[in-house]
Amino acid sequence: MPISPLDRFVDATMAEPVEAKGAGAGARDGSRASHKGQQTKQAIVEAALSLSTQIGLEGLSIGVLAEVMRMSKSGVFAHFGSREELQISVIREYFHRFELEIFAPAMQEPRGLPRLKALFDNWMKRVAVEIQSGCIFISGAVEFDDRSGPVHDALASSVKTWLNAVLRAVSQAKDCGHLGADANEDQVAFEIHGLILALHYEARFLKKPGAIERANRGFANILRHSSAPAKSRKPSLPSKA
Amino acid sequence: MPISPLDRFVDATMAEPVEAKGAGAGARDGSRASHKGQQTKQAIVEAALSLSTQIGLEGLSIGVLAEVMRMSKSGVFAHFGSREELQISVIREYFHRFELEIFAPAMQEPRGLPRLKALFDNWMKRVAVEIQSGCIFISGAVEFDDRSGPVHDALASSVKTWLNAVLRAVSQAKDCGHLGADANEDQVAFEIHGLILALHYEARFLKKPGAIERANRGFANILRHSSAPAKSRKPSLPSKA
DNA sequence: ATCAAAATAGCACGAACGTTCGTTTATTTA
DNA sequence: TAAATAAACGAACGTTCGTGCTATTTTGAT
Repeated sequence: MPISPLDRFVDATMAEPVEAKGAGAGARDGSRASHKGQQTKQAIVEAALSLSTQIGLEGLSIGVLAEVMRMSKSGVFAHFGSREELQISVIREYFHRFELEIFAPAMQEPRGLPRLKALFDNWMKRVAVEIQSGCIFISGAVEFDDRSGPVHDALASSVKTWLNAVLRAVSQAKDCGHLGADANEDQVAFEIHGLILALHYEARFLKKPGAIERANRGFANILRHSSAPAKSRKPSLPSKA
Repeated sequence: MPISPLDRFVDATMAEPVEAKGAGAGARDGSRASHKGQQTKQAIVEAALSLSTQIGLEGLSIGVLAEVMRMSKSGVFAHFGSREELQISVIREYFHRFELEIFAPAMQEPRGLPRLKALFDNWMKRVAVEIQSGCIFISGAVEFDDRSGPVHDALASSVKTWLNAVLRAVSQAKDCGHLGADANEDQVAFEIHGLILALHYEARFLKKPGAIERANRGFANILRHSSAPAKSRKPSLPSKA
């Protein structure tokens, strides 16, 4: 089980790797040993992810998944050995996309505020799409918050890795002097997370307009009032609007 | 269908009352016509609410509910006529408790900042409990965010009423001069909502310690930097904290 | 005590669920 | 091309689900 760049970024101090006890997703690309099964499995996982974001990991059923894939139930089932292993595969795929679409591009930016902003912007772009499609890090948290087992663990592990990456980006911004020395990293990360959750809630469930703007403005608010050390010197931040 | 104090507070401008087409929960107390059926029905709803907060409205099944109540499935079923009507009854009960435990006590406080603070404090107290038990306004939002029907409508209606009450409390605080004249009510309400959601997420799902303190601190942050911009357009950063 | 009405129980149904099994069809290897 | 292996199928199992019927019990008023 290779460690992803995102895992490495959060320093592995907190990493509790979820061992893949199942038949394990081997090489993601079918570069070697293209036994065709691998590529149908990948196609199944993608379809399952698409279904899961809409109706949740618990709502995902092998029957309708087989229907979508135009395969038999048993044919789909055989690739995973259990429903739980299917769900875990979906979680891993989702995490992988998070890494590709949000984390990786942000790492191109210089550490500190630019990287933190890029991280948030990319996240927002993703959530803007998920207003229609859904997010399994949010729906899954609700579905598995009082259930234990390997699916819960895989989900919690992925989420923790991601949130720790955000936390680390905040810490670096503080170390770079882009945030005030008295800024509380955990607090900043918490409030950012809250903005994303409120956006998802108000836009997706309540269909209330303007939520994206409010989330962006909230992020600006957080940066503004945690970048100014009260007494000593005010960085003449542009106080636009 | 009597209008609740909470409904009245948000001014009914936005109110889209959900009509009770079913056999309708009549008098909540068995003061009149205590046909015993009413009180078992109430007991069933309470048990259903307890189950729903833990496993969600969708996870709620008549079978296990009957088991908990030591009744037959059909006996339980007969009180509601359908599963959806049962779910709606649960939502109404939950809303009612929200009103009693959070809204009503806060209305005792003078309007403006004291009332807003009381509203948030009571809300926090409730969420602190729900870290263990769960919250159907949050889990339900995930379960019904892309589904339509009477259950979705009842849930959305209840949530909107509550969030509008928060919004109105913010507006009143602004009108009283307790918040800056340039404060954006929607923005403040949005950020408050985010704090609650992040608290629920990090405490209930991730079991991360310190979330309650972060939510409280976040609320203080919001109040602080939207309270006294006073005269000039550029905030002079009161730094009184 | 009586009796109608209300409340609950009992039973069965059709559908969907995850899973197992034996078989058949495709694909890879020798 | 023949043998070996992988992949997909189809049918069935045992549960659980919500819901519709029909009895039976319990209740509240006379």
